[in-house]
Amino acid sequence: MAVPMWRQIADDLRAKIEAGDLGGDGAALPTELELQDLYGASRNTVRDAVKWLVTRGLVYTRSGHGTFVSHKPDPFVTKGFGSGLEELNSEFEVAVRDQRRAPVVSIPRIEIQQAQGLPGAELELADGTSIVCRHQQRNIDGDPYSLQTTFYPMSLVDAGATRLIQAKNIDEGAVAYIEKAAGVRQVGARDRITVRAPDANEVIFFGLPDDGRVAILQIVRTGFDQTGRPFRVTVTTYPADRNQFVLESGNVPVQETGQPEPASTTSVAG
Amino acid sequence: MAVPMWRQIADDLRAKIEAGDLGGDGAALPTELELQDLYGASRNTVRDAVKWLVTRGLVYTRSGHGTFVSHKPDPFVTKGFGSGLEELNSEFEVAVRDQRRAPVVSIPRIEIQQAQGLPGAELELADGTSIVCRHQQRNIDGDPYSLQTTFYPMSLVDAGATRLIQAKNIDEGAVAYIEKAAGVRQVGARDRITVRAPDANEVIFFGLPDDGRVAILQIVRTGFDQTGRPFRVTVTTYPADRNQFVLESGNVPVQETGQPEPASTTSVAG
DNA sequence: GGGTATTTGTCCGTATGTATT
DNA sequence: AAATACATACGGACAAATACC
Repeated sequence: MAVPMWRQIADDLRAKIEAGDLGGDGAALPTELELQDLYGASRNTVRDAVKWLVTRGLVYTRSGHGTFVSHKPDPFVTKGFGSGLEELNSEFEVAVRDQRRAPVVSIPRIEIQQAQGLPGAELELADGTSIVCRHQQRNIDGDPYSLQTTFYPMSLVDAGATRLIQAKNIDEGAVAYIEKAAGVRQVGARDRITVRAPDANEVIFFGLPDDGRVAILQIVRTGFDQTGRPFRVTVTTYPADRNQFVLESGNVPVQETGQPEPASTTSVAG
Repeated sequence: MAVPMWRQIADDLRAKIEAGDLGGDGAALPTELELQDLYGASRNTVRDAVKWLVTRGLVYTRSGHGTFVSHKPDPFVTKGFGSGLEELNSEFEVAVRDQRRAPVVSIPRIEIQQAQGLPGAELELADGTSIVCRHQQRNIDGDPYSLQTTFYPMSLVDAGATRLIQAKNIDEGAVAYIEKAAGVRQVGARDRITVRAPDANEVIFFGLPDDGRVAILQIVRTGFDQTGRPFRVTVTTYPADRNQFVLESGNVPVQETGQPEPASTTSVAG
C-alpha cells in the first residue's frame, strides 16, 4: 500500500477532470455509487478521494444532488493595497470595475462592543473601553466577495465623527470623514496578512464547506494618526480559493487583461 | 442531528485545548480509543473530529505515536515587502533576526528549463526559450520556513550575469548583481499573492499532511527593468499555518515585540 | 403542497496495514 | 519482538438535502 487507494482514485479523477474527460465547468461527476463500481472500492474510500478533490478546489459537492466540476472563474484581483495610503474601499471598487463586474457593498451593520481580543489590542485600548464596529458584506455579480469589519474607538464619535454610529455608508470614505469631522488624520497604516480556516459566519456567507477545507485570507489593516496612535482597525476576509492580491511598487507596466495562470514549480526538494 | 456529532466532539476538544485543559504545547491528546470511550462515539467519528482540528492547526498527528497539541510558535513575520524595492532575501534576514531566530538559506540548486507555464508567461517569453531556475530552501531554527524558486531568462547570462548559473549564493543579492553584471536594473516589481493547496514537494519539505489540509501561501514577484520588461520571477511559498505577513505604509510607529493574537470578529452575517 | 427517488452526509463496527517505541 | 497508536479500507444503516412528479 505504498500509495493509498483513495489517493490513486483522486489522482485518476483529477487527471480526467483536467483533461476535460468529464465535461467542463459544472459538469456532474459520476455518483459515489458509480465511482464505487468504476474503481472497485468501497463508498467510503471513494468519498475520501472526492474530499481530496474538494480540498484542491477541483470539485464541489451538493448534498442530495451530486458532485460537480468547479467552475474556476477568473479570480478576483484586489490590487495595490499597501502601495500608499489608498483605502481598501476605493481600491475595491476600482479593482472590480477593471474586471467589469458589478460591486455591491451592503449597508453597514453597527455594533458597540467592549474592547477585547484583537481589535482591542491593535487599537491599544484597555479592556472594557467602548468600540464601534461597522460590519459590511461585499458582493460581486451576486457572488459573495468579502466580509469586512472596522473597529473605531468610541472616542472618535465623542470627538465629532458621529456618522460612525449611523447605519449608512460613508461615501467619501470613513478615513476622510474622520479627518474632517474629528480632526484625526491617517498618516500610516499596517497590513497584517494571515491565512486561517473559516469561522461559522464565513462558512455561511461565502457558502464554504464547513470543515475548513477552503482557507480564508484575512487582512488586518491598522490606521495610525499624526501622533502615531492607532485609531481604526479593519478586518477583511476573503475566501482564498477565488481571490488573488496584487501589489505593485516602483514602475510596473500596465498589464493587458491576461488571466493569471495556475502555478507549478515542478522539481523535487533536494 | 442539527450539528453532527463529530463536530460537537471537535468543538469540545477545541475548547479544552484552548483552555489548556489538555496541557500546553506538544501535550498528547487522549488516544483515539480513549476519545471513543470519552464521547461514546465510534473511532471513525472521533477521527473525523480530530481531522477537523488538524485542519485548524490545533493539533497534529504522528502515526504510531499519538495526537498532540500544536506548538503555536510566534508565527514567522515577514515584513515590508512591497513598501519600496527591497529584496525578499534581505528582508527575510532582517525579519528573522528581529525575532532572534537563526535563518539558514540553502545553496541554490540550478536548473535550465524551457519557458512554459507561469514563469514563461510572467517573463513574457516564447515557449521553448531557455530559463534559468534557482531553487532555494530556507529554514529558521532548523524548521522549514519557505521554498523559493527564481526564474531568469537565459539572455541575462549571455549578457554577462554568469553567476546566475553557478550553484552559489549571490551575497550582494541577485538583483544588485544583475544590475552590475548585465546592466539590467530593476525599477519596479509586482507581487501576486495567492493561496492554494500544497504540492508534493511542499508536503515533503514542510512536513505537511499530504491531503491539503494546510494551505500554502504563494508570492510571485515579478521584477521589471528600465524598459518595462520583466526580467525575473521569484516564486516563494510558505506554509500558511505558521506565517504572517506585515506590510507598512506611511508613518507607522515601531512595534513592541507583542505576538499577534488570534482573530475573531464574532457576530452573525445578516 | 406532498410524496418519492436519488444522492450526499453521518455514524457505526470491524479488520488489517504501517509507523513508532 | 512485541505493544501501542494512527492510517486505510470495507460494508452496512439511516438521516438530510434536493429534484422531480
